[in-house]
Amino acid sequence: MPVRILIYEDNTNLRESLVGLLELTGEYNVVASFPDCQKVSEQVHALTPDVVLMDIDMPGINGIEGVKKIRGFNKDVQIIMLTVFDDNTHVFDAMYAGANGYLLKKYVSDKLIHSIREVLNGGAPMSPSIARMIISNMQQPAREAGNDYQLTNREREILQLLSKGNSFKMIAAELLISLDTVRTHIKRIYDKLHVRSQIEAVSKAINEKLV
Amino acid sequence: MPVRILIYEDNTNLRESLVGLLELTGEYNVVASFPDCQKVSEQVHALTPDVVLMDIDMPGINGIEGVKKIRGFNKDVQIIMLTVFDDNTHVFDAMYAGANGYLLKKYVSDKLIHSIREVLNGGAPMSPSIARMIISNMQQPAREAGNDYQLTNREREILQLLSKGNSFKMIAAELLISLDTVRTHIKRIYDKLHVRSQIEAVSKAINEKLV
DNA sequence: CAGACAATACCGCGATGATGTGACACCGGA
DNA sequence: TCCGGTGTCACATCATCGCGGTATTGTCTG
Repeated sequence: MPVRILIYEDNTNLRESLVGLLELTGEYNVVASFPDCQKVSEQVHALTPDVVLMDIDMPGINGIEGVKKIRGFNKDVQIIMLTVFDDNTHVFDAMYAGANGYLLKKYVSDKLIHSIREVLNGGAPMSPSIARMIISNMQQPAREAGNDYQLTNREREILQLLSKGNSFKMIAAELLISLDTVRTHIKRIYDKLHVRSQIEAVSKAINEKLV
Repeated sequence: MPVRILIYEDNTNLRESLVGLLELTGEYNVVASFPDCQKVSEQVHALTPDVVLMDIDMPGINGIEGVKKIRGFNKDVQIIMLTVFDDNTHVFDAMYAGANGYLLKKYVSDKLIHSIREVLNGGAPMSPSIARMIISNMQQPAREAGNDYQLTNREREILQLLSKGNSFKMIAAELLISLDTVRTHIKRIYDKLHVRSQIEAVSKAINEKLV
C-alpha cells in the first residue's frame, strides 16, 4: 500500500504543487495537507501518516512547535522539515525537537522524492549545507586558540572532579591530598579561568569543553 | 584542473579498485594511495590533495588518528571516512576528529563519486544510517521517561541561571525577588533532583539537558 | 468552597567555599 | 647552580550555601 503523507505548508501554491508532485508518482498518498499546525495533534492521530512534511514559518504555531507536539505522543512517524531557513537556530531547534530530516525548499523539486525514500529507510535526509552545519557543530573548539587557559594536569584533574559534582572534601579524599591543597589548586584555577566561584568555573569548563 | 585525491586503505584490492574507479572518471586525479597512515603529515603536506579518503582500520596509526594529525595543520582538505564500522564510537570519534563525511564501504561503488562531489560543494556526505545516528544523538533525552523531575517553570528558570554561573544573590537581583525566595526554590530543586549542592545540580542539569 | 500547588518571604545555624598570606620540596632548564 | 613552575600544606576570616522550619498569597480545580 502507498506511503501515507501529511503536509503542513502555509503557501497555497507550494502546498498544491507538493501534493501534485507526490500524487504523480503513484508511490505516495497525500492523506491531507494543511496551511497551519493548529490541530496538528488531532490530525496526526486521525490520519496516521507515515511521513510528515513540515514547513517552519507558519501562522499560529510554527513548524518546530508542531514537531514537538507530534513527538509528544508519536516517536515513529518520520518528519522532514521543508523550509527556507538555513540558519543555526532553526536547524538545531528542529533537530532537537525531533525532526528526522531537513530539506531546503530550493532543493525540493530535485530531492523530495529521494528524501522521502531515504527517511523511510532509516536515513536522515539533509541538504548538503545543513549536514555540514550539523557536523561542524560537533567538531567545535576542543581547546583551540581563545580558550587555552594553561591549566596544569593536576588543575584539569581537579576541575574535572569538581565538574562531576564533588565537593572540596571529596576531591581531597579522592586524590589523597589535604583540603587546603585542594583549595590552593582551586584558587589557581579560578585565577586562570577568570572566575570567582565553583559554578562559574564548572559552567565555563563544560561550555568550553575544558573537561 | 582535476580534483586531487589521496587514498589511505590497507586492503590492496580495494585500494586499487578505488584508484581505478576514480581515474576512470577523468574528473579525478588520484595523486597517491597508501596502505597506512605512518607518514600522513608529510604526505598531505607534499601532495596537497583536495580530498582524502581514509579507511579506519589500518595497521599502525588508525584512520581516526590520521585525521587528527591532518587537522593539526590543515583545516581545509576534505576528509571522507571510508569504512565498515557503523558503531557509535567510530562514527563520533571520526567526526570529532574532523572528518567531513562518512561513507560505509558497502555504499562505495554506488555513492563514492557523488560523495566526493558533495564534499567539495560544502556538504557532508554520510551513509543514511550514519546520518540517522548523528541526529538521534542530538535528540537524545530531552526530558524523557527517566529524567522528568517535575520542575516548575520558575524552578527551571532558576536552575538555568544557576547553570550559567550566577550566585544566589545574582539570581535574586535578576529575577527581582528576595534572596530567601531563591533559597527556597533552590531547596525544592535539590529535593526534586536528589542532589545536595550547586555543582551537583548544575552538572546534572547540563548532562541531562534539563536546561 | 476546600484543598493542592506555586511563588513569595523570613529566621537560624552549622557546613562549605572564597580569598589572602606564607611556606616547603621537587624538578628541569638556563 | 639558581630560578620558575608545580604540587603540597597550613591558618585565618568573611561570605555564601545547605537545610530545617514556618507562613502568606494567589490561582486553579474538583
